Amino acid sequence: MFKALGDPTRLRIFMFLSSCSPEVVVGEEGEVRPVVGATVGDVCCHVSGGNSLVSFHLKELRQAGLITMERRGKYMVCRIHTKAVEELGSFMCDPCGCQ
Amino acid sequence: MFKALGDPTRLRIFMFLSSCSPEVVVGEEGEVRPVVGATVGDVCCHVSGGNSLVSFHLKELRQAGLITMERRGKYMVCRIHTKAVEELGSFMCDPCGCQ
DNA sequence: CGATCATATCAATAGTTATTGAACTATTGG
DNA sequence: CCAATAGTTCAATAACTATTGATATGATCG
Repeated sequence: MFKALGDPTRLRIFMFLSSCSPEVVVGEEGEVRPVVGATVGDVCCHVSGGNSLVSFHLKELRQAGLITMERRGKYMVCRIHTKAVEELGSFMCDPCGCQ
Repeated sequence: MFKALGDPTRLRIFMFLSSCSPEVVVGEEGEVRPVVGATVGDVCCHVSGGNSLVSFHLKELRQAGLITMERRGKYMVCRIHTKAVEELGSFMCDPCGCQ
């Protein structure tokens, strides 16, 4: 995860997606589902470089577990993987795991 | 910082130093000072590769602001830079800065 | 079906980074 | 001052990664 966020382009993408993924919504039946997200095209607009570059970086972020992607018709919707982010956050609170 | 922690060797060093830097102590006059730390040699014992490699990675961690180093006689004492770690932690709580 | 839009993959390349061993600097103790 | 110990810097190399443009796949719409 650190490696994935270590690249400036990916960090930008990650931060952009964070602003597009304001958590999840708890539905009537108590089911949890994500609200919004950004398409690959949306991400492209916030990053210099072509779609192939963005696609490459999205794959890296996905493989690191930091984001998820889901097909919605002809679009791919990208979202922050909240759980992974929380994991990272708690790691920073206890980096050596000895506490 | 992410880039610095993205390397496995550096992450090991960082985690090791975390286990050696259990916060600071508040002295009798209310002054805050660090307690322990590890020498470069100590770090070498926990990482495969020679001292030159360790020195290289320590420099990277230092330049990223993640650790501090201080001469103590003929030793260099390395410590986690707590403030930077907190910064990272709070970044993870609000990655887009929009909250 | 064929055209078009959205995204992914591929191959080539340039740039960066980690690792190694050797040479160098700094500090202490005799 | 000399020798020994602790770290750092340097040069060479190998491995990896980001970026680019071209090509391919996948989905929708007329």
